[in-house]
Amino acid sequence: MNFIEELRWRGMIHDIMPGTEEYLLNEMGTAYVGIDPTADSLHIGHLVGVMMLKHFQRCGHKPLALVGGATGMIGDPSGRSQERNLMDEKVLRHNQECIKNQLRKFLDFDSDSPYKAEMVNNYDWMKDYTFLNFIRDIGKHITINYMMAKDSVKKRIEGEVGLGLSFTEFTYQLVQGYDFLYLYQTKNCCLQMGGSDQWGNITTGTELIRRIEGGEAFALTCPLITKADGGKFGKTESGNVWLDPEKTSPYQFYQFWLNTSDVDAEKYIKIFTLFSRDEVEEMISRHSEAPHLRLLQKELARDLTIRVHSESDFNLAVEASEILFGKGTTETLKSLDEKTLLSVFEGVPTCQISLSELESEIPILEFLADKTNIFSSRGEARRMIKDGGVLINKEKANDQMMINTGYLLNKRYVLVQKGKKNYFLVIAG
RNA sequence: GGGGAGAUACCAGAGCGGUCAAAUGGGGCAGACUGUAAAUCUGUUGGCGAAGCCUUCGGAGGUUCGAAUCCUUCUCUCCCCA
Repeated sequence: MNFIEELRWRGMIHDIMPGTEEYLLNEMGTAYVGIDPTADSLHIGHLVGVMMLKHFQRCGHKPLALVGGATGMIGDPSGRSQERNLMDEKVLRHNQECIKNQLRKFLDFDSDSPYKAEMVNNYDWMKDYTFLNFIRDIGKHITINYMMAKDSVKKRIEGEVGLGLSFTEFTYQLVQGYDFLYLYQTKNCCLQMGGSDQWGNITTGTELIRRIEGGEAFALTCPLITKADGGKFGKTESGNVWLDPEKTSPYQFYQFWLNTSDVDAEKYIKIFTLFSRDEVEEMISRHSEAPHLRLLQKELARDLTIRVHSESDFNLAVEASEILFGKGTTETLKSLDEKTLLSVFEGVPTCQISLSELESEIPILEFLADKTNIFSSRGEARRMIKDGGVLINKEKANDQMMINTGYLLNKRYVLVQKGKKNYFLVIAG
């Protein structure tokens, strides 16, 4: 399989340095993608880089995942209007470990194959590199003029914001460039990939390799993932979509993908799944024949939920979705046994309420606002009830209702729905 | 250092003595339509309530029957000249 061709039809190439394709056609290549360990889990935004590595490996090349322990301490000024807070080493180490475990799900790190993936951490080679040595060995070879010409730097110097950037941030590209040089020297790594915002940083690396080693190295970037409606990709009302099931439950994860728009689904299925070109084209044409079946969204959600979590997590998510969004009625809700009910609502926000209060009835507004904080004020709850946006156990609420033990499912739970997609499980105890 | 402009709800931005809980647009949320899509349309967007009341227009004082609106002062932002 030709890696470049593969990425090309998937719409994953934004910029590519001339010669890259030839390099990969002639030999088993080695490439890396950098990941900043800013949290103890990857989120789906990181998945793009991971998928690039995955395809790379599938095409018979050797992928390196670089965890940016050192660069993470500095903070990349690219696309950032303000300097980032520095992270301390202990937190970074912890984050690196967690990320490493997540990457195992995507890349083969363990086989004996020549193209098994490796994980490296730039902290390992940067931590003992003294400032003096660094500026002498590396800084010597790159001019300030070159560094200042980068967009990320220019924007911060001349931009309307005009905040300037610290020396630390300015140095970032040099540190990242050195990573590339180091991997070139020690692992024969000739290609760095990343998001389109990384182009400038990557080319500093290829430049260093040219000047210091007289070697040739390549760059490949992938377009920024966008949403058709202009919103940021990978965000929900509750923030990032994480791979860590503790942060984003498999159900929420599944729902995120299921909810993508038609336009985006076509794009995403190419980027985030491993379906072949024929399979994807087949799915797209079937989808356009019967769009209401949402085949693309379902395939996308299924594939990712299984790969990131597991088959059984996927099944539970589907089951939960069917109960929540399907023909589910109060009757089906009532018929669920406690175990099923809890597994369906795994990952749905819960709140506690005391059973004794319920025994003496609570006005619904008080129940929704004061007791459970599902709404931040009674007025808001009242308004939404008036709009018909509040459902108790799948039945429309009115603002005179009294909530009592009669509403309890399995003698313990009340299902509150705020709008079509937001569920809350109130637990009496 | 000199001169000028400004600070209004999530954001942008009207209001410039009472009719202002504050126009309008965007965003958010909800409803209808659909396919848990997009587009569109409608409603809603300070708090507590039945009316009504309470707290908001950078901070602190003051004038007035009455202030987002006038005065004083403080803080911060922007622009122009040196």
